[in-house]
Amino acid sequence: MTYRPTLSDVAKMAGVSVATASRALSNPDLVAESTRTAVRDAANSCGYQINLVARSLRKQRTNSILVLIPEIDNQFYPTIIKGLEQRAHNLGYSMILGLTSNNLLRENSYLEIVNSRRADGMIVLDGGLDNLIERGIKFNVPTVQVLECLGGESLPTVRIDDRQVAALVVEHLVGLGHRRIAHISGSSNSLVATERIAGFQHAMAAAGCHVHSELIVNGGYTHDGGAAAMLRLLDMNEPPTAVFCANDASAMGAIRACRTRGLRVPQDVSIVGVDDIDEAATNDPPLTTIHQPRYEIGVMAMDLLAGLIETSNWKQKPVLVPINLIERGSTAPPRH
Amino acid sequence: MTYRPTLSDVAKMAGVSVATASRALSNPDLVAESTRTAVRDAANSCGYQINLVARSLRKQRTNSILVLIPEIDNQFYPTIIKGLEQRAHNLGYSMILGLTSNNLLRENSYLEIVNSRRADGMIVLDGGLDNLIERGIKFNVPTVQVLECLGGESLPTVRIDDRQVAALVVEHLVGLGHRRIAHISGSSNSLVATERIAGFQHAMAAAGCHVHSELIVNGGYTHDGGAAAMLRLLDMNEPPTAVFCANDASAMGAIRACRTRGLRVPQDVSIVGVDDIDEAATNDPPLTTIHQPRYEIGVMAMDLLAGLIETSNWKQKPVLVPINLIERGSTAPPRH
DNA sequence: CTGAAAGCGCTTACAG
DNA sequence: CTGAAAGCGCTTACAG
Repeated sequence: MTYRPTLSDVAKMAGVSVATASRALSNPDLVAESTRTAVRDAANSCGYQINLVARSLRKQRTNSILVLIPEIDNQFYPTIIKGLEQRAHNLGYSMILGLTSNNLLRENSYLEIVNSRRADGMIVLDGGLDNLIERGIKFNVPTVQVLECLGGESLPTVRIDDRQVAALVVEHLVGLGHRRIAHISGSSNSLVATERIAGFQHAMAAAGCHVHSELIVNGGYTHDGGAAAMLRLLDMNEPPTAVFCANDASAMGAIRACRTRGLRVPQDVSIVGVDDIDEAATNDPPLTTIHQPRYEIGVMAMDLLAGLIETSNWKQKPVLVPINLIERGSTAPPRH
Repeated sequence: MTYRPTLSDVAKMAGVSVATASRALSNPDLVAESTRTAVRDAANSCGYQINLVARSLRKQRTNSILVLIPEIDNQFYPTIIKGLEQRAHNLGYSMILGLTSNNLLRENSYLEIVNSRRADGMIVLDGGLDNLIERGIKFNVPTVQVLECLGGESLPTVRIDDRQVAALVVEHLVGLGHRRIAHISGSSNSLVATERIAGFQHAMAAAGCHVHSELIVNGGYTHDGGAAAMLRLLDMNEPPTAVFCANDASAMGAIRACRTRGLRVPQDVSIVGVDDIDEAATNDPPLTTIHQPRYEIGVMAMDLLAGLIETSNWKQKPVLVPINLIERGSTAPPRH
């Protein structure tokens, strides 16, 4: 470990005070050109690197932000993280990434980090964190919630309109001629899931289609859950001709289940997903789905948080990210 | 923004000095039981939270580490990140995540972070960073390189034996009866790719199989690159009966290419990948591949770095993570 | 344009 | 077991 020169060393070398050395390096306009170059030369010659921890203590700013997500080893979150990271980097922030696994202990210990001022704010994608959001408010750390928004309107929010998700899907399927449409929903403790259920019921009613309650089955957002839910739907006396799945993973599971029963997608059953993960396009058949612009969601969330940190106020309305339905090969008109 | 109590406030409330308050909270054994409880009560009653930035400045330790990866929105890195994060969290470190996109500007600006002592060390999964590794050494920041290791033996390393990868694959295919085996390699500027090529040639020679140079084609680690490479192989006068692909993505591309030529996998051509990403198991056909324990790689890298930060020395040998071949449905004996 | 001084909020030898 | 003091390495009013 070699000796690390400090600002005071640089100042001595350049023959100025530390105050002037600081200004020359961090606020060049404030000093004369000659001192500016003298200080810079001194800094370069000794390999000076600012100590950001010291600056942070003095300025009461860490320039880092905490991002809390439930899991990373799936197809959904990484692209959001990419958007978050790239925007953070462009804005001069570092991103501390915390994986919670929806685990209370982890959530709490990450909350302590942010409460201990190691980060200037946080972005929460982990909807399971009622308690966390509550505490986040309590300590007044700038916080943005994304997609799964249990904090409701009380917190700055970036999300999509989950009722519109359902509306777009129903519109597409009804447009193809389907009337008997089922919904494989997400986990019941998820706000997003209940919104999509409500949106589904509303859109079906608006289209004049009746929704038997047994046509809504929980698929838990997973491949296997979707497959199991699909089998239950196929076991009904009058199975649906089309299924709106709450995400792509459960939609792919549903397709697999259809195959095991000898049914073809889309000829015998139409299947729609939500998310538009990469696999949706390469799936066999390619999946008709709702596209969520995940990268942009990350970018917008980071922008919102950065603004919040600077100004500490926000226009009390959620940022709604636009979505659209992508028609691929898993939907078709019903058989006669 | 409400007022945040400091240690000095707590000390006043408890009627002790800040020194004693600090000890009571951070080093309880050093104070009398009565003062310990008095200080703790005071801290609780005013909602004291330590300022970690101040502690960091004093202790010259940030308890955070920088992780540099080239990309995150694929199937490979997220599970490694999960291993890194969970181990870091258990060891009391925060993980700053930097995505470089193999972009020199980004790499350099992240290097500045670590050089500015915002992190105690770094883990580099981005093999493109000759210059970065060089500078990392120069400033003597504890650094661990993972998988794509351009720093060679000069830096602490966690990786797999890429020659063994090739050996396992060749052994499997030769065992099935294949003699004319091709290799769809990775990007030519990747050390991992050249090691796998060398390992392939060596293993083939050891098995008494001749390798025409045109049987080694660059697939760039991508789905499309793998498909294009496969088409070139199939256009040969005497196409291979089996192909060792440098990763799963290019293997899946190769399978797709076979289909477009009306060839079945594994009946007409055997295909082997490397990585064992999630999709490998659900692919059609399920992919025979080399399993890399990505989660464990992350854990081991973080352990190595933490040890390095504590003791600043390491046993000069790379940590080689064990691998194994998983036989699935994309390989079979050659046709007669 | 520049410097002396205070201070960000902790921890840790050093004395007692 | 406890306190006074120094100090980690910066930045920023305040004077001049």
